[in-house]
Amino acid sequence: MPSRKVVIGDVAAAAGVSPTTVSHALSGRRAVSDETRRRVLQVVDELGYRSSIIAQSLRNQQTNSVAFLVVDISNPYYPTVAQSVHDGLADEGYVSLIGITYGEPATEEAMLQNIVRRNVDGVIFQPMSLSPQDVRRIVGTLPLVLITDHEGELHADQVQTNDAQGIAEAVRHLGDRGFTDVGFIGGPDGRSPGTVRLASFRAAAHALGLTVADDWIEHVPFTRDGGREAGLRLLALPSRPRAIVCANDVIAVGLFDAAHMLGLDIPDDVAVVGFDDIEVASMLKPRLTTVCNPARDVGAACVEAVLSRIDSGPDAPYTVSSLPTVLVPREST
Amino acid sequence: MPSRKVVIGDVAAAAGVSPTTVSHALSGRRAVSDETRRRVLQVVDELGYRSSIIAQSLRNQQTNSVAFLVVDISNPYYPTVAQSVHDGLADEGYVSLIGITYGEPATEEAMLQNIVRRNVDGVIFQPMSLSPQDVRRIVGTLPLVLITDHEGELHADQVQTNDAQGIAEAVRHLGDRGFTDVGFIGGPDGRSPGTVRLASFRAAAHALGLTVADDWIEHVPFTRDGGREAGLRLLALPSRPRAIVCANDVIAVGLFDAAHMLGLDIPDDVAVVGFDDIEVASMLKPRLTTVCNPARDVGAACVEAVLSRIDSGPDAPYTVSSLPTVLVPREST
DNA sequence: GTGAAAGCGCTAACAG
DNA sequence: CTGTTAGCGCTTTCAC
Repeated sequence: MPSRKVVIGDVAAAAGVSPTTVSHALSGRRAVSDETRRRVLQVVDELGYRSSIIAQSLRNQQTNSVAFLVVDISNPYYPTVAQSVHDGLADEGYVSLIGITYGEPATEEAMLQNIVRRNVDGVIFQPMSLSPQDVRRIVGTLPLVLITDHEGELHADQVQTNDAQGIAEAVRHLGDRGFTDVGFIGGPDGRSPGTVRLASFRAAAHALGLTVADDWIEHVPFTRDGGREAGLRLLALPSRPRAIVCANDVIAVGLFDAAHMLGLDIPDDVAVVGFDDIEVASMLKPRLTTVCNPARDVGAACVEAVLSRIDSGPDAPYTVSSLPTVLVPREST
Repeated sequence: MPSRKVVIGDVAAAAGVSPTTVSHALSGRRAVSDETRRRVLQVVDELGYRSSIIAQSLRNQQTNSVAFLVVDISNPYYPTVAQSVHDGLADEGYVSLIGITYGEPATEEAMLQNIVRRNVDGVIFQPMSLSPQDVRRIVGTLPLVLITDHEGELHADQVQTNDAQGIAEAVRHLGDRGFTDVGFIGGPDGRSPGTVRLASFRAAAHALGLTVADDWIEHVPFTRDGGREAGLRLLALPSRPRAIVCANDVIAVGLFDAAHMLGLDIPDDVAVVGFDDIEVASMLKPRLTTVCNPARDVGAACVEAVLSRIDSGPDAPYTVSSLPTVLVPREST
């Protein structure tokens, strides 16, 4: 049982060289004679020496870690993004610090402060309550990638999806299939990304001359429960929409629940369109027509953005990468 | 635009005190006069000073971080565990380092080495390829919680679920409903947790005198594709089982796909039981009868185990917490 | 109640 | 090709 943790000095002593030489034998940043390297490596192995990344971080001012702060991972969309981020970072030798904010302003701020104090090399953050300015103020010049559809002056590199495009396609698809009365179940009022999706929906419906009664628009949390409750209200209306677009797939699942409870058939009594194309979409019966939100690509874009920002430094102009969304027609319409 | 990162010395200089006093004014570990504290706090605020957790970690030999290493998060079971772990750790002021190993021995080893070098305060690890001894050898005396049903000598605190219990209940349930011919779609051969679940299935079926033909047992990956392929083979058999137990819900989804492709009705042509009770289970049509695997409780148990190990030190006896699983009967049987 | 000095473990000048 | 020295930013003795 080795008593104390073995440090670089122990290796140096045992190999009869200086700590500097041990360091260089391991990092290769300075030439070391073959004989010396061999001896050092052997001692390292015998003693089971593992260099302290903490000490290296303090010295080098970089931690090889990136924080990934996300609103929620109970929605299956996010684990996919997280996985893609994790894998992309791991490939480049970075470790992922993950934080779930639940969209709480206090939590968002506290987690950002904490990860700044941890000297992470970069941050990938999906803001819900904090504005881009707020976030930038907190993280200073740290490489920062925001997952948001925020418009206006840029305060960070941004990754977003072109939701309007997919929604427009979905509405057109409904029109093509002869649905003229359409409703929408959106996220919490005034919050991204629900707002953009609702606005796109209204615009597309208007352009096609479809009917959207005022009480055919619902605002609920992005949850199955939310979808069910909104669905029960919408489907009980004396004059109800014949097709409903949901701001995400999880809401659509709730709407399926509601239709089932009311004995209504999908798509004969009411057609349903989702958003995200999470795995579940193709498990439902009927399979859910939905707009594919490319989770893996979003993750990859975030990684690319944060890594190139780490490379380029804080002065390069901010970039925004906007990923396409596309309709996946299935049997719920 | 503040040029350089502000450090404790800057605060000390501006407040006209020593770094020692600043440190104590902030940590409260030593008495500081009210007047001094007030001045220090004000300067901290003006300068936007944030102490470096990296430097503190090096000095204090603790990082307030815990690593969570898991096989895969594309199976929806794991995000739930991860969330529970994250929340539990965050409550106690710990940050989560998450790693996805994909069950690769090399990745498992590399990630463990890396997080040891990062001086995490504890590790929660779901081993797939490495044995508990191997893991213990790698992490030394670090607090370690293993998510595994491994039997035999303990090398770490362990969290496991009583899968046998739930499976037995499921088989009994099938017997009660009059199914006498039963099959099983399990995970990869010889790997946990598939092995335990299969063994429990065999034992329970045998005890009840149910028929289990040799070719009614399939070994596939824990994926939807795996379930579909096994399902297609099983359901095409000249003499096929009337009920099939799946080693997890994702496999069951694949089996649903297969039944659908073959025009077979669930449960009239074939009954299906899953394992885990992930959210999707109740979204399928018919809703899936399954064994509830308490993901949140597993996460909470891991957090509790790792925290109390951090408290108690390496010499306290290892604990194992075994969580119950229970059948959730729905319409697929 | 406060400060000076040492040191956590490592790497990069600088010097030979 | 190798070693000595200093210092990353912090906390904690030890001393007053």
